[in-house]
Amino acid sequence: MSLWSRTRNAVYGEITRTSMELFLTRGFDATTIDDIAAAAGISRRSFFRYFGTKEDVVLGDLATRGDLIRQALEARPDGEDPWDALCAALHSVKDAAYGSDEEMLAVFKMVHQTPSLRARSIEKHLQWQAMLTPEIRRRLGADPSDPLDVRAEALVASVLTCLDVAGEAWGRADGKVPLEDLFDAAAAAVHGGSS
Amino acid sequence: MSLWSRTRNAVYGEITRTSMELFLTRGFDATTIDDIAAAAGISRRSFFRYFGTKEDVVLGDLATRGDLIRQALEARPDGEDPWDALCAALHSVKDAAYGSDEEMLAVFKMVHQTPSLRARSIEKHLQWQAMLTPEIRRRLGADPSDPLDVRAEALVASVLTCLDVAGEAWGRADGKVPLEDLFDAAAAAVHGGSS
DNA sequence: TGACCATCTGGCACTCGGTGTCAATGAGGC
DNA sequence: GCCTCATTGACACCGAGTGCCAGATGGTCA
Repeated sequence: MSLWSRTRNAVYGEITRTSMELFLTRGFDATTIDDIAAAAGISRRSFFRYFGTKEDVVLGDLATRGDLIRQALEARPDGEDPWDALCAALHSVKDAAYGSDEEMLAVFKMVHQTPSLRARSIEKHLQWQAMLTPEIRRRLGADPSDPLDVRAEALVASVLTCLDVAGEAWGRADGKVPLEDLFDAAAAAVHGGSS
Repeated sequence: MSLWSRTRNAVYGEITRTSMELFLTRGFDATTIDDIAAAAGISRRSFFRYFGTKEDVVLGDLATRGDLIRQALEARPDGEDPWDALCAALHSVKDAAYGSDEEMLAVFKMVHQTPSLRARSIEKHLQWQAMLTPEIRRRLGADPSDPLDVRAEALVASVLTCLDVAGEAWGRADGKVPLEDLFDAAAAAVHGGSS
């Protein structure tokens, strides 16, 4: 690994750490890009060379996690009910990207309380949806070129919606109940006959 | 009705008409507020006195429609299955806010293709979710102060997600299939044992 | 009719997020 | 040492959105 890559990774981490600290103390909207740049010791312009938007600092690695979920889904047994397979795939991808539970909780609260972050978060879920739908279509035996077969999209989108609802409730409850339990309860309420 | 209200309504309609025409021809992102203001014969500043954001011109009346859906939901029989009641409430609120089907289709496509519009649209759905959840909680007999009971939120959010999926498919299919049919198919795929 | 108040309006300056450009700097390979 | 290329900071620019203020206009009361 060249020096360029190393310094780039270091700066990347420095921006992330500095930004999150500012976000969690001052609040997301109250923190400007200039604040971050000054605190991280870089120029305003360079910030945008590492992150496309301010929201990407918080939600940047969500795209990566979507790929993990897709892999987990494809690893599920072929005959399994698609809904159950989706739930299992989500279960198997624990959030290992956070330093501590308190930090993860604080981030969750911030995302769900900040409109722009909430919107971006849902956009990321739409990306996940696009990543997971083909596999569900295959399992359903749906014609890949039929734009009118909405079953796969509906299943994937609803499971992700359950995850979103569970995440919001988890934040409201200050993490006192495991996120997985909330997700299971949400999924069971929507899709009656499964775990 | 005073002259103030009448002129205000007139200006409101003029901005809406002019904006939509520009959006549908040039595209949403390619149309600036200055373009709209110039075409509508008002000042840039006045535009923001009628609409909080550019997206509100397209999605402004969605909040109103959410209230209609809530009323339709509350009018459903008390013993009805919550999921079916939600679906029926959505069915009963047809989109009467569009001049023609082609225009409605064009607006749908624009919303689903423009990230900022898509995000705002989802935010509006979150508002609907907040409006509809209390009634579903009541029907489920859930404790209103229990933040851990996610069943109602999950049901409402999933139904709205099905509507979103159906809307997207409807746009992809150029409106060749009734939106209601797509919604029913999506809802049936998610919530197995109902129409 | 004239005075008075509320409302609406346009114009200006400003903040903030995000982008294009360009010259300077420093690492990597020859 | 030299050439190339990625990275950087600085500057200018754009568009969305807000705060402020002076002026115009409608509504109301005397």
